[in-house]
Amino acid sequence: MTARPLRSPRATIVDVADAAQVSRQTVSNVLNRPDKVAPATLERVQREILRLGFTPHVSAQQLRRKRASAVGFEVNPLGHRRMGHILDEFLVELTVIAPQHGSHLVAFAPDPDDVVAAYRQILASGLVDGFVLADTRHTDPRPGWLLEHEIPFVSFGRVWDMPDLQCWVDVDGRAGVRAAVAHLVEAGYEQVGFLGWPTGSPVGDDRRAGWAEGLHEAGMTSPGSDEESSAQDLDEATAAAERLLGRLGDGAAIVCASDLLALGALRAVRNLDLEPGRDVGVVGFDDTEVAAAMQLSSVRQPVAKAARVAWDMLLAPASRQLSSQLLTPTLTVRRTSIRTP
Amino acid sequence: MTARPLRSPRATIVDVADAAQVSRQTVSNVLNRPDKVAPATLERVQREILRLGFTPHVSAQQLRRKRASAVGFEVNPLGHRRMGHILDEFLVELTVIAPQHGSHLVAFAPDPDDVVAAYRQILASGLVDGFVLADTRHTDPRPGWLLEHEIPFVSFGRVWDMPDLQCWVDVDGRAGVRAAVAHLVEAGYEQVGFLGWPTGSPVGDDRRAGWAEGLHEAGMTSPGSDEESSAQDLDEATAAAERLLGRLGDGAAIVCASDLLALGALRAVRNLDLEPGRDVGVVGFDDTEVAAAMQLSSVRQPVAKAARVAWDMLLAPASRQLSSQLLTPTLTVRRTSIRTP
DNA sequence: CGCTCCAGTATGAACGTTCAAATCGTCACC
DNA sequence: GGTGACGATTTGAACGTTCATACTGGAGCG
Repeated sequence: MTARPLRSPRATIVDVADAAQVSRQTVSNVLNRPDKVAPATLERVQREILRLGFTPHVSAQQLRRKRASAVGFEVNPLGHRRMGHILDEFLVELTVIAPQHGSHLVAFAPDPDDVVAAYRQILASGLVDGFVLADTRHTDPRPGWLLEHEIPFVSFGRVWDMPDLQCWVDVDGRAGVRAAVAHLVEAGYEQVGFLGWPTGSPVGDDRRAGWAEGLHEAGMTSPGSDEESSAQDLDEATAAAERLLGRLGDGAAIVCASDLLALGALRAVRNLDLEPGRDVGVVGFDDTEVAAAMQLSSVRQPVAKAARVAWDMLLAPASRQLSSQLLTPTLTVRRTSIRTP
Repeated sequence: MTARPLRSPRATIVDVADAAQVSRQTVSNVLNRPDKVAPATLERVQREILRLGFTPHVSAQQLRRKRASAVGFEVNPLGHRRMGHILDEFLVELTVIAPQHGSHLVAFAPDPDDVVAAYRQILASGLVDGFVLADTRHTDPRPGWLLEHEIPFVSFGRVWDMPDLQCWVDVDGRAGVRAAVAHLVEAGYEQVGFLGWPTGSPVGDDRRAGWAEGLHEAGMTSPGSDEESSAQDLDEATAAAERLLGRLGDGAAIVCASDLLALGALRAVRNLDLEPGRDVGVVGFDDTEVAAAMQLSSVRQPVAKAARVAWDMLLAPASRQLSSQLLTPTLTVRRTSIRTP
């Protein structure tokens, strides 16, 4: 016997109940509290569920349970530019893991003029019962609003405005850069410079701090002239890297706050007729496709892990709330940080 | 008076009805068939809706209407690698437009071993009533299954196995490459070679055909030695481009089937101590962030437009089904295709 | 006047599920 | 042999909405 076509009216819990000669509630129990059902009954009902291809109707469950078992995730066309691929990857990982928690992900795109309104709307409509935030900015209105209304949420990325908030996961960029420095020293480069963004951005300053710490741990001191900064722009980055290279000696390496900056560094290296890796070490940050394409060593954020942690925090009962977590990124080593030719 | 906190029990349609001294159904009509409601009543009810901050409960609507007003969109960790940023952008654009159609987007990630099962599951659960497919491959099981079960869907990307299927939107890569050739000729390059993927992939062959057509339209003939192919790998692409450049004369340009291949071409150009743009024209495909970073001219897919068309096709009644559409991409001109220094 | 017709509004039922409480039989215990 | 207690199962109600239908009062008309 073939499975019933999906066009025909879906099998409901009552159909299963009739077929298995039990009541609705028993079928419901088979699915939700199997321990409460006698083994023989359990087996019989499960067989009918399989035979009829029954799948519970989520809307009905949401309505009755007063809970959507879904979280909202904001996407917006600008996120791409700012965060590169990371957010998309994060969305995918959230989605992959969602079913393990009996949940699913609803994507939504707010009106830029009133971001909070979109959150209120989608929550009030009962489509979701919490949110995963990403790309939190300074003076971001969202965390405050969500807290005020006691709406469950987790942020991917520190909530910089609220230092003691315990509901974020982030990647320890500082540790990542520190590891990059250690790696470069280990690889034999004699100096390690830093190409970052202008001071003022929390993320950028964090990464810069990682570089300083890395130097310190390696027993190196910074002469102060081994650092440059540039906006997230290739030409500017190239120029900054050229200035930096002019001040660094032979056998130096550059750690960069982003892959784009690193790309500028690579250009600068080539402009001096040097070979990345062999002559000058370069490490980027984020391990974007650019990095893969250019054989650029880069610090990789553990996005899948971040997604897992986000779910765990979101589902942790308010009673024993988990504390925020800083995940350690890993270094993907490619040619640009290998000194032997 | 401040808005009632969201924690307190949501306002339901009955609350509004009581407040406005009408019945449930009238409130429902105000929202769904305002023309059927007396002006005075309409105004009064709308005021109460606003005052109470009432938002219909989507699950209840879905349950009663027997329709989810939502579409599923498959994401998976591999899509990134294969399609670059395009799919993520497409997802965002779909999400942005969804509310205009009273819909929303549900993301889901199938088990790679049984992709169709995920589609069946999410449909049977009533979470969605249709799908937007992307990244359709040869011998893709999804379109056949969806058709067989008469499940509404639209594909972003031709369904190559089913030539006369009328439910896809795609980008006319051929036209894009043709335009790139025309642009390069216009810019003064005297020969235009092609760096593509090995024959056999429908997308790649389509782009190659666009190149041939472009040459033809420009009144140029292909000597047969002005074409090379490489897998989607930087080193291989670089080598292929070097071979190609060796055969092309001065003042030549290369059109590439992807930005990665173009990146290889750029490297090859620089390896010959030539300057991209000034000495050799290079155009890529997809206008990825790599292209932007490298100042690489590239063919850009009209992703937002594709998303709009996808929605229109999905919502078109089966009676007057829309025919599949090929959208024309645009060329983003950057330095690598400008001949004057 | 009595009839239909209609716009506007109201009522009962239904969508598919789970919660809360009730029922039923069995078994242990004093 | 009555009394709980407990495990397994069933029953009624409810979640918030919309469909189908019924009602209401006034206008139009012969």
